[in-house]
Amino acid sequence: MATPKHDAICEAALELFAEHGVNATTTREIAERAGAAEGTLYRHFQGKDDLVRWLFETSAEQFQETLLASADGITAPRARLRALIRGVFAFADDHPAAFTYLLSVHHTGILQHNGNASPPPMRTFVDTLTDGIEQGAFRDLPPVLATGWIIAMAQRAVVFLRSEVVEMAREDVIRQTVDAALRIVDAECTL
Amino acid sequence: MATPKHDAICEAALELFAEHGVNATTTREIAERAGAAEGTLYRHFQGKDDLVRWLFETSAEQFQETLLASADGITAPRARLRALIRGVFAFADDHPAAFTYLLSVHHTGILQHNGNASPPPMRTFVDTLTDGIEQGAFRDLPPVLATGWIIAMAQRAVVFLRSEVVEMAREDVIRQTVDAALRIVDAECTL
Amino acid sequence: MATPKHDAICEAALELFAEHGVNATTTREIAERAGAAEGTLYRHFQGKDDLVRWLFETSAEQFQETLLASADGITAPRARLRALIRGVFAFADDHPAAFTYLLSVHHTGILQHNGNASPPPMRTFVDTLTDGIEQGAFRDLPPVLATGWIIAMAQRAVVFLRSEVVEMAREDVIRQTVDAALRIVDAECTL
Amino acid sequence: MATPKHDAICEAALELFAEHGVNATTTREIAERAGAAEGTLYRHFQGKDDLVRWLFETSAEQFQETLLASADGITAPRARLRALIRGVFAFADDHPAAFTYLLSVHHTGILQHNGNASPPPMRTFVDTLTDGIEQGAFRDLPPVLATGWIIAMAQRAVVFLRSEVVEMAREDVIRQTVDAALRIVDAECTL
DNA sequence: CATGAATGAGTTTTCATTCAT
DNA sequence: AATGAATGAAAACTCATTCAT
Repeated sequence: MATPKHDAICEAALELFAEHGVNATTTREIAERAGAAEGTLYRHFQGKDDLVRWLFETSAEQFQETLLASADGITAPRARLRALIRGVFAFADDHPAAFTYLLSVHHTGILQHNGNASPPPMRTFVDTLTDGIEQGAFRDLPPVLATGWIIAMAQRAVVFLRSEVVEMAREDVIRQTVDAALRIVDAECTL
Repeated sequence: MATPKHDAICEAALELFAEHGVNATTTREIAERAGAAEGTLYRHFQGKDDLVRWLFETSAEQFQETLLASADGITAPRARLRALIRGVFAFADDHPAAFTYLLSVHHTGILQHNGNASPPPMRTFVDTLTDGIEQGAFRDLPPVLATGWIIAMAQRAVVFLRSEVVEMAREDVIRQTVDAALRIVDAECTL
Repeated sequence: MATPKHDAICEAALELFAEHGVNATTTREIAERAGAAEGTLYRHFQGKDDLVRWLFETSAEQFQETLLASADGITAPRARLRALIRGVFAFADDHPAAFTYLLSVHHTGILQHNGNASPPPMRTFVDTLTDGIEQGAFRDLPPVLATGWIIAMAQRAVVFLRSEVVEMAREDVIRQTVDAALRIVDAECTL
Repeated sequence: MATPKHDAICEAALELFAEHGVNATTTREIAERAGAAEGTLYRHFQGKDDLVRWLFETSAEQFQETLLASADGITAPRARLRALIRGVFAFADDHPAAFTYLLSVHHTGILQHNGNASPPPMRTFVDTLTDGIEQGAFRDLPPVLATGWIIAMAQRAVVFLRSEVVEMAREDVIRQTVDAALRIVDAECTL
């Protein structure tokens, strides 16, 4: 399963999918960048769709792992939420292609989510928010909706960082984003 | 320029692009749904890419118009920001296909934005935020970053509404989203 | 038959056919250059093929007229042949597009010559050569073959003149070509 | 690069291009005659244009080789020129499709010659003529112009032979053409 | 006579996938 | 496992011609 060619193909595909999108990437390009023959892809995956799915699942797992590692041992809702948001930035940093790919694929109809179930990364946020609400740390907001807001904010912040239009320290962007998210949900925060 | 077939093609293309994405939509499908011949598309547009671009620009203009109409005459930063956010929901309601298309295309690499300039809809938010910051109504945040957060939140809220996973009144989702955005930027909101 | 649009279309088509070839010229381009609508072409000609044929015949007639005018009243074979060759250059000068078109079409299979009969311009040369041979002014050569040689030489000389690769006076090129042709056929010319 | 299908496609294309012209030949026809799938053409060439160009260059090289083989070892200008002209006929005989194709493409605008540089076959004639002029064997003519005349004459003679309108022995036509060309350039040929 | 939007058959081109080596 | 030539179905695109105005 973990052949040199296998990994080369995955890496090449992930980069190209992130750069140009899934549909705009040809199997030939993948093979070329991977230094493999066109047919080799089919030794490791049923086809392009299978590769797309596999990369999505793998990336989602990595995302989830990064999140959990980020918030490991932190149980207080506020601190845990802060840690999770920082986890999003950490993942974007460690796996840039996977991060971008995860976003772009989400918008494509390629992957019919296994039912309507939220993917694990979202669940992790939802659970933390639910806990915080129950404990009175967070306001009474629909956890799924609030999770959507926060992840979307973090994604935009990453795009903002990458675009380099504005000169702003990475840590500043992260802190601002974390603070903003907390203001949305924190029960102590009054408007 | 504004022929019946022209409009039919635009409408059909916008719907299909929103439903299945640009790449997954064929010129044949567009023509079929528009009740036109495939060649007709090429009398009005240089090709599929040209159509994609044209629809993007047109949709962006409509978006901008809706925003401006929403906030027309409102100058107080807080009220104006609330109105603009409601404008996003109004646009998603009035032009569902255009709204979805605008999102999906944004993530595709198809459109190389004219430089790095922000599109007009973003500018409108940025200007309002900048005003609010200067007047002390909003806290001192990078306006471009904050705009990104807020638009992303609203988009997610629309997706949330459409997904119908959770039963929640439309107006509630909108109000919650508007409030959440205000908490992010309002100077009075203390944490 | 001779409407302003008619003439504009003919002129535009002749130029474009000469510039890019018949197949590479679209009816739309013709209409555009002629300042007419696409459909107008079909008021005057059955279709593109008809236009091609008509232009060929008209150009061939003009060619023939120029040749006859050039050699008018000259009966001595040598002088008449010289005059006819000069006529080729005169035609190329007066009707550049028609000249080029006549050549290019000849190589295309578009026009199935009416049988194998030589077109009038060739006949004129053939007759002059035949006369000259009978009168002993020219060597005993197959007149059709010799005509082919001479016309081909003149055509190349025109191309040579137009290419402007080498700087050479127009009259010099013509004189050289005429002399060279005479050396081929003249009975007095010994090798 | 030299796959069976590759060669089959080249051969089929060359024949069809010679028979009906480049524009009148479809990729489907080429594939069909070559016994290949249409897509295979695009594994070996970027597109139809690329194929056209490649065949032109290849044919021009073959032409050049035939000419050089014909005149190999012959240095005396008169004898060498005779040999070169016979080389034209030899090429037309050995590679009929390539010969016809070379002519037809030349008149099409498809191939923008690499600058205004003369192709190798012309150069070979030009050099021989230049030598002959310097040695006093040939009269003082512009070598490029004279080359144009001679090649054009030979081409016409080949067309003449192929048309079979007139019954004339192949060798007679060749000898006559060679003699005619010599009369044009030979210094001894007085008029 | 003139127009030009509309047509649709035909053409070129793409690309995921297969298979003999 | 790996290769890469070959495939063919489907896609984008062209353009001579028609026809309602």
